[in-house]
Amino acid sequence: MKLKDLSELLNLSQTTVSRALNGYPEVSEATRRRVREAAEIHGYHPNVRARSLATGRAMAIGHVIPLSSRHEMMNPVFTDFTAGAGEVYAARGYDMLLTIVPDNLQEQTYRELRTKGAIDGLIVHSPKLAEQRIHLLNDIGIPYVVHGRASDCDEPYAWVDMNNTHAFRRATDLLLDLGHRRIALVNGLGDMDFAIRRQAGFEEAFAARGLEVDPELMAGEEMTEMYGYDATRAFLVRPDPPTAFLVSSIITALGVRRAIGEAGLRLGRDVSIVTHDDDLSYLQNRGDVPMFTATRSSVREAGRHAAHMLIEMVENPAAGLPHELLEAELILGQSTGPRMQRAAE
Amino acid sequence: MKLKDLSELLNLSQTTVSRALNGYPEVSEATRRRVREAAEIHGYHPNVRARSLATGRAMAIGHVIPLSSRHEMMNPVFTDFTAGAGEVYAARGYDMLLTIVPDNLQEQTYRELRTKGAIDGLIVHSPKLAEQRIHLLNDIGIPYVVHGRASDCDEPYAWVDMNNTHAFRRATDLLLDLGHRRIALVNGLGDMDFAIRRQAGFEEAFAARGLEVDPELMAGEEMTEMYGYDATRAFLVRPDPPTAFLVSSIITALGVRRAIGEAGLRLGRDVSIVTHDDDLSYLQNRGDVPMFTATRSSVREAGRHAAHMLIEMVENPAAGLPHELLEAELILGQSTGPRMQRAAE
DNA sequence: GACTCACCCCAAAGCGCTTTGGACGCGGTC
DNA sequence: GACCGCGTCCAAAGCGCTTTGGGGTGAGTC
Repeated sequence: MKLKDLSELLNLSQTTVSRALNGYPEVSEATRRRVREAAEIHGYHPNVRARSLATGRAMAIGHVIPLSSRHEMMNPVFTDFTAGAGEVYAARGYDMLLTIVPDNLQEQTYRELRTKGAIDGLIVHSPKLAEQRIHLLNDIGIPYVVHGRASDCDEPYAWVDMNNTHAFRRATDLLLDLGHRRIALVNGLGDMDFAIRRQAGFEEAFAARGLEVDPELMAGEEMTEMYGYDATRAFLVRPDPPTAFLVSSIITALGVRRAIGEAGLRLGRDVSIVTHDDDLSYLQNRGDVPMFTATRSSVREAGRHAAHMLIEMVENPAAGLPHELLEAELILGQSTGPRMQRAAE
Repeated sequence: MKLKDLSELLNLSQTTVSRALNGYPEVSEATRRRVREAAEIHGYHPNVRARSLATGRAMAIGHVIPLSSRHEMMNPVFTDFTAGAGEVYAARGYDMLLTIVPDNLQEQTYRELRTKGAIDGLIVHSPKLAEQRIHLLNDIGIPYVVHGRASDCDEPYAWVDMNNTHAFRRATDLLLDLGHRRIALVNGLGDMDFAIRRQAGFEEAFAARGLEVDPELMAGEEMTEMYGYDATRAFLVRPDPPTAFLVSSIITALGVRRAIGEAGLRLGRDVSIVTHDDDLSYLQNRGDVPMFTATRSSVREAGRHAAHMLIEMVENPAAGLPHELLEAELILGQSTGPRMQRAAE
């Protein structure tokens, strides 16, 4: 069933049918109703390719997932973010185009996406410190929203980010208030922008009390469970082991907890953990007293925000570049307690 | 830069340029080279919408993610599956269209996807026991591959699945061999096809030894960490608690482990766990001796298989409906050991 | 009754590509 | 020398939609 068939069926021109369905005022309400009903009955949906060829709009948003050959990891955070964004796209009539790209083909992929005309805008995931993609995309000239920020980039761009520095400042303050001084930072990969900001918040809290962080107690890696486990084991065998852990992902925190348990230490008594919690649907840190004390910020909600922003930019290109900084809640759970004096002390 | 521009630049017709780029034999090698070079230099890429309007092929594959309003969960398994499929799509020049759909709009969405002409084929996720989508899609007449199977469906369809029954039969046998008799099954949602097959494997192993399963020791829910924790706590306070747990997801297994730890039981000594392991990149169960004894089957690999299959079906519709049954490996880890005699016994 | 003005509707162009159905020139065959 | 076949190339139609620029009809105005 195509437009032509439907118009012939109704004894109307294609113009009128098209206008009726798209809500143009040049058509009487009676006709519009008649057309709408017929379209409904015959299950007519305009061919999106023909439509977007005619309008110049793709009605699709691209998500480009960088897949580093070193890691080959599909970020779970991305999953929830996408789900949030997907809801918004669906509600506003956009499709979501997912592209998984090896690191080395990034530039080519972005340029192609543009010239191929497959999308109206895109989301940039996992920005690094100095993010070349921003420059590239400004050059290409396509609307985009960055999930996160790029500290070392002075070009303008739209973004949605969580206040990483502040969240980790507060989390560190909590641990310091509890008397902890040897705090390990189990962070994400060192070149990721969020990891840098979190470390900054961590250091800020120490500095504000005239304390110094021990660089030996900071680790940065892809945030897997295994990494949390391995890093924690390494920390615990040190001569002066940490009494608290500040962790960048709840998945990694599970690994930290495992290593702590295996070492015979009791969580929340002998050792404390504060973790960041993206509120992933399959790893909810909830309950009367949540498992982990955490800085919580729903990444799914961030996805919704980013999608709204981007669609707004696409439909109204004249407006400026929006930003949005989301704050994390500090949730008190079972994994923290005052620093215990060691038997040896 | 569009075809017309490029052809004028080269003093050739659009026909010739198009043919040169698409490898048709009617054009001389010299011209083809000239065209290819010019296209490269000027970064020409054909507009995909125009092309697919002309060819009738969308060059895109759809993934429809059902989002039940009850749960609002974005399956982590899906993430890795998608990554695997995405690799293949990219390599074969297809785009991936992701649609997140509330349960109640499924049918409408599938039909629209078809008539809108946005995709050439699609992947069906998370089939249930009696899967109406198969009937629907056969009716619509669009190529698709199911990730999993639908036991109660006698219509033909293409699928990629893991041998759930066999994997859980083997896992159960292992636990029975170790002397366990009170084994809890911490399964996925009861109406999911994979959960039914896993339970069948579980029961088969018991039946083969003339033993009976205790229906009180079987749970079925969305496979979150929290669920594993809650279910296990409930099992452990029973008068005759299980000595082993067979779990359907490594995420849930983490919750099971947590509850066991909190109860003061030692994993692999007092209590055993065998879990299914989809080999998720962020939750790898590896190392010299993996954390969990597990039935492992890479869901990412399944994604690759499904994508290949589907593209084959799209490009060669005459061929039959392919199937593929992947076997899981049984990995021996730290979480299993022989059944301990209780002090009370 | 002629004129204006809404109001509804239509024919046709155009979006950027592929593909059909030739056209043209050149060497080889009888 | 007429004919054929082959290798190269081209003009134009068509994919299904939106949108421009009218065109007809009837009510309202003087």
